[in-house]
Amino acid sequence: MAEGSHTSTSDGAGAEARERTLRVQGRRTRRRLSDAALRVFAKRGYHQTRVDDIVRAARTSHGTFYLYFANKEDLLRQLAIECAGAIEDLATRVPAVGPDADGLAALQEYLGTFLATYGHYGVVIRAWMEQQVSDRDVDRLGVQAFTHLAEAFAARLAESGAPHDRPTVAALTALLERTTYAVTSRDLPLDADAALATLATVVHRGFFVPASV
Amino acid sequence: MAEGSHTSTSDGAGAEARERTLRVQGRRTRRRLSDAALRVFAKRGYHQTRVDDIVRAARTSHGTFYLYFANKEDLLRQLAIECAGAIEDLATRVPAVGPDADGLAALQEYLGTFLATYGHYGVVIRAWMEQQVSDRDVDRLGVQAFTHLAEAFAARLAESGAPHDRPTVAALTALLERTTYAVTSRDLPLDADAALATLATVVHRGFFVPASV
Amino acid sequence: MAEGSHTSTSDGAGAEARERTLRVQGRRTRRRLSDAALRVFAKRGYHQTRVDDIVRAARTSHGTFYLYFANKEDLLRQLAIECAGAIEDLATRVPAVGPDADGLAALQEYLGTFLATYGHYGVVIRAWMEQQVSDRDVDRLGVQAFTHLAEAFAARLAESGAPHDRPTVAALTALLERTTYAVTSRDLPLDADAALATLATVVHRGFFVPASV
Amino acid sequence: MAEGSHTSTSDGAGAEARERTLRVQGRRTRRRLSDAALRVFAKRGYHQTRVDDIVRAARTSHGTFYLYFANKEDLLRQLAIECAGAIEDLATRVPAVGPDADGLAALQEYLGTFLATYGHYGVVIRAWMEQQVSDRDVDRLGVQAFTHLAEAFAARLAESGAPHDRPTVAALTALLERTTYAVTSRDLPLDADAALATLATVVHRGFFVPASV
DNA sequence: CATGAATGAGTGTTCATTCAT
DNA sequence: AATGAATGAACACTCATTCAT
Repeated sequence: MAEGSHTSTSDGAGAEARERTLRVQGRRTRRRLSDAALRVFAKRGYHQTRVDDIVRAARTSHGTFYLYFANKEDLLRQLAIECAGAIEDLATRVPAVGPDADGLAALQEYLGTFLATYGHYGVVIRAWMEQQVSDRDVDRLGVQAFTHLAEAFAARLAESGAPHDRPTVAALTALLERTTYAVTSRDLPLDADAALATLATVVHRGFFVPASV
Repeated sequence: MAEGSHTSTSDGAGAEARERTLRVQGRRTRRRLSDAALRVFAKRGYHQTRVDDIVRAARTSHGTFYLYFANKEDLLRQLAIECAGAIEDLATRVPAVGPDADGLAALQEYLGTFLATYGHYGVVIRAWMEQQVSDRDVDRLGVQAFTHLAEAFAARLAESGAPHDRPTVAALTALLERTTYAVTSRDLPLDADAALATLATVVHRGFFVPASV
Repeated sequence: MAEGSHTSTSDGAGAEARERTLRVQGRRTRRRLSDAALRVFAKRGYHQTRVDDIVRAARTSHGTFYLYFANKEDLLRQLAIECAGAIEDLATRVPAVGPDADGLAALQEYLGTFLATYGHYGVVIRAWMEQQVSDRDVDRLGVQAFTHLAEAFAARLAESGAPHDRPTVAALTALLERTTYAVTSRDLPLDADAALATLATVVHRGFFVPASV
Repeated sequence: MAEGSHTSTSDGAGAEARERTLRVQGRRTRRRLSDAALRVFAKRGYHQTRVDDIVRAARTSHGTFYLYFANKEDLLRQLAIECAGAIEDLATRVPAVGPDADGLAALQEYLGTFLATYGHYGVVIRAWMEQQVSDRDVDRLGVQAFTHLAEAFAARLAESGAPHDRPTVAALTALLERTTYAVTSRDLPLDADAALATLATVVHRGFFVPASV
């Protein structure tokens, strides 16, 4: 608060902002802000982003921002919750991947969604990894989501008769994450489609249908 | 935040601060500052770190800081140069990795150094990836170093008769990076030694001596 | 902090600002700020006063203010401590008041200091009464000081053979407080000297030498 | 704080809001707002109180508030007018206070109403003293009311054959005010009834029936 | 009459950087 | 070479007030 406070712990005004039940217009405005934030975060990075940047991108005012979010961190928290949902969704959709061309196609399509989602929520995910989201509960949500995703991969790998031990799955997810990062965060959009095709092939051959030596 | 104010790009006072030839005491003070910075960066992250934090950790004063560095970014730049050297060093040391226990041991020892180095310079590397180091030349140094490292891995993989195409090397380095990150940046010190042993085994089996299906 | 906090609870930076040991220049600057604050508070009232007002009155900068005080409330707290000291001082100086002209003179002189002190710290005292000073310990200091003052009055009244029960003392201090308030806070400086003389006479006759009916 | 922005002095929309003739529901809503304001003011103090606090306490909306009051200050002004009326009322009811038990009883009953009224309008009265009510006319109302009250006391003291010079009356009213303040504003509800009895006794003995020495 | 979303000027606070000693 | 006091631009956040519904 101006008058000697500007408090920003995760409660207080935060709760107030979160708990108010919104009508149509309110929900629309909040969406506009979230979306704008995601865009600006992606461009400038979370820490470099000013509330003013978000507000301008959303074509609204400072005051309006604080009508929906207690502060920048609260916004990140809300985005994180959204993101967790998206990841959980990804986890339920990992397709069965056969050793043939159909398997590759299925994989490629899935990885398309995967890349898109990861690209969309990239900053949030990184913020999570860098522990910027200080809310314990939300943190747990993230851990859960990523665990489920790993489990889903493991299950599909098992179905394919491929190695699916922890380290292998770790290597797979590491690869996916790093690729997404390379494709999305760098300005160099090194032909996302080509990258996708390559990635799909690599994962197909390297993880689902390991070539006999 | 004041982060953007008083910006002074790599020229001006920066040059002055860097080019001054230092005596023994001067060099010692600068080292103290660099070391402190690395420690604090690791704990808080680059952006969250205040010059004040560094100065306090180094038990010196604000004024002194600006005697050795043109500004916070200049410090990061100097650390990046150091880091590039360390990575280049790592690149020259990738050992030959045989399929037997000796190979595993050699690999494990190397990965130990690798983890240590990556752990030490973790923040700098991430800052690099997030394009915080705006100096073109220094950026190039980084790209070079990482390229050399990848080439060294590729060469050793080739020697072992293992797959060493770009994607495989990409997967390998992705795995190494992610593991280091997990081991060092998270507070969970999940027994670095055990992690090291596991990692070595995984890499040995998964990349250097792929099991025949 | 700018970066998403603006925390202002009574600890944290507050402690930092308070505990730093100051040199001559530092102490001088802090004094300049305290004095300026007291002046501006008196003119505008605590809540209406902006940090900017204080800073301008002290001919220094915003940043400097926060070098010495964690925030506006911390400043009030420090002034409160000072004020408590002044009141304690007043308590030790309540003179013996004889029934004659000398007694009146002694009383008048004392009330002069009393009015001056109360005038000086008026805002702080009122802030105390309105519970703006949220620090428990400092609050206690105030209660103590005022208690001591009341006890000192009671003792002198007793010496004079005048009634000195709690309510009488309460009436006496109430009268003093209200008068000070009237004399100092209102812009109407209804001739402070005359007011002082009247007050002294009233208190002398009404409390120390009650006329026989 | 935004406290000074959008100021609109007693004219303009203010007049509009005040002059509109209200129906039953309108009057009820306005009362709800006034009452809520008084309650919240008492708890937080005038300056700390946000329009939002009042509105929430009155279970209505921001928009509605500005339907009845031009702004926060206008609300205070309306309360002040109400309060002036109450004080005038108190002035007409100061009872004759005889030297016996009946006198004491009459006094005590009156002081009960007095305390209640002062407790109810405490914040308004203090706001008056601190010159927060900037409307000249309303200010005059206050001065008048308090003058009448003092005159009424003086008259009753005269009737009782007790001293009733200005300073004595000043001491009496000071005592009453301070006591009210102590009883009402402090959280310490030191048994209002007991306090009342004590106060009545003190005033009776000390002002109406001064003990012969 | 009533509502709650929107606004933005105003204010508190931070922190990179400079400078006198 | 070192210090720590000073600076002020940049930001986060608030809240009185307006307005479309």
